[in-house]
Amino acid sequence: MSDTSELVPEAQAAIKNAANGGDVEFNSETSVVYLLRDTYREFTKILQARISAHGVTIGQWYFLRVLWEEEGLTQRELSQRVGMMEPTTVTALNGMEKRDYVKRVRNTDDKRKVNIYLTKKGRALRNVLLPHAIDINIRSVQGVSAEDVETIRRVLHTMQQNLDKL
Amino acid sequence: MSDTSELVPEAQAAIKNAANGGDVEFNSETSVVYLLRDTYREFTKILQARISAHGVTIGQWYFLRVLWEEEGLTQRELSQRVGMMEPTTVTALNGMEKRDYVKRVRNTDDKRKVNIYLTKKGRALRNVLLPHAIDINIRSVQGVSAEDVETIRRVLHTMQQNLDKL
DNA sequence: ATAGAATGGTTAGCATACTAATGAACTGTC
DNA sequence: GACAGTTCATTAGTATGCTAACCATTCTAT
Repeated sequence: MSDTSELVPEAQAAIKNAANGGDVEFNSETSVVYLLRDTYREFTKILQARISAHGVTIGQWYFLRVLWEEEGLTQRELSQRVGMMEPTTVTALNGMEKRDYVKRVRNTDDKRKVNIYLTKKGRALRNVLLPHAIDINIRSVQGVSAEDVETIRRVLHTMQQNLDKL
Repeated sequence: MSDTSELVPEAQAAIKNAANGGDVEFNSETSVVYLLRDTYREFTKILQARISAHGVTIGQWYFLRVLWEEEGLTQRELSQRVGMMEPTTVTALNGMEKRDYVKRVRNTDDKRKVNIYLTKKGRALRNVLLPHAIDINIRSVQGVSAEDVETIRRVLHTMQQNLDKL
């Protein structure tokens, strides 16, 4: 999309206003997205600091989260659950395999597929790491009413659906 | 922090419950953070697709946003405004300099400092790119009441303050 | 039965962002 | 005025995540 005529009326108005030598104005404080970004990044940074103390990187974390719920997924299934592209999954699994958190098992029925299982070591990380995620999650919404948390969840969901259309 | 005694009571309870062979439970749907992450990532992906059509990467975008508001900042000031570490700023500026969006001017009063100015080309990107940011921002909250947007902004701000303490 | 399409995983190469270490310039103190 | 510490920018090295291109295997249609 490079055609400005497809933009929302407010964006077109901004362009028109700027036509006579002025500038398009857009106050970043208006943007919810920058708040999302900063909050998410801050959260990640803190989680990363805690789990790295146990030898797990943030990249591996997302995969462990899924595998703790279900083992034996193929790499493609795992990628979809985690929300990452497949090459990202490959590198993450390489690291996790090297650290002995997971093992790859070639599927005998369909030799294209590889099923991923946790090792004892990888499984044991659950009870060590999850409490930290719980801790940070709970602390992050301290002083926020359950109602407001519900609103956030609902609105973010709507935003995702809106963005899906673009 | 690796000492579980510093965790929030709910997290400690989860550990205790799991002590007799069970597992710590934590439903990821409960977590607001995953919603933040997904929404932010989706937004970024769409913005990236649009601005790359004009030769600007998402990494450069954040710096342009700041420079459109104020030129002549040092790299350190720029880093702080954008919220990135200084080496990240260096690589971003290298790319932007190569593409002739900015120029580095060594400060004569203090030769350690480098002041960053936009070129005509970099300045001209403003009225081309900002409308897209406006467009996506507005579309993303379509169907969401102003009140709910206000709630989101307030809650995310509280969350940031909570996380700052950790 | 086999050619062609589809599927699953991997490799290569790039962009982004970080920490740690380095170098260059300035400031303050004795 | 010299040198110790600070400040600003950069380099080196690592981790994350992407797209595009590539194999190997399996399925499908003729």
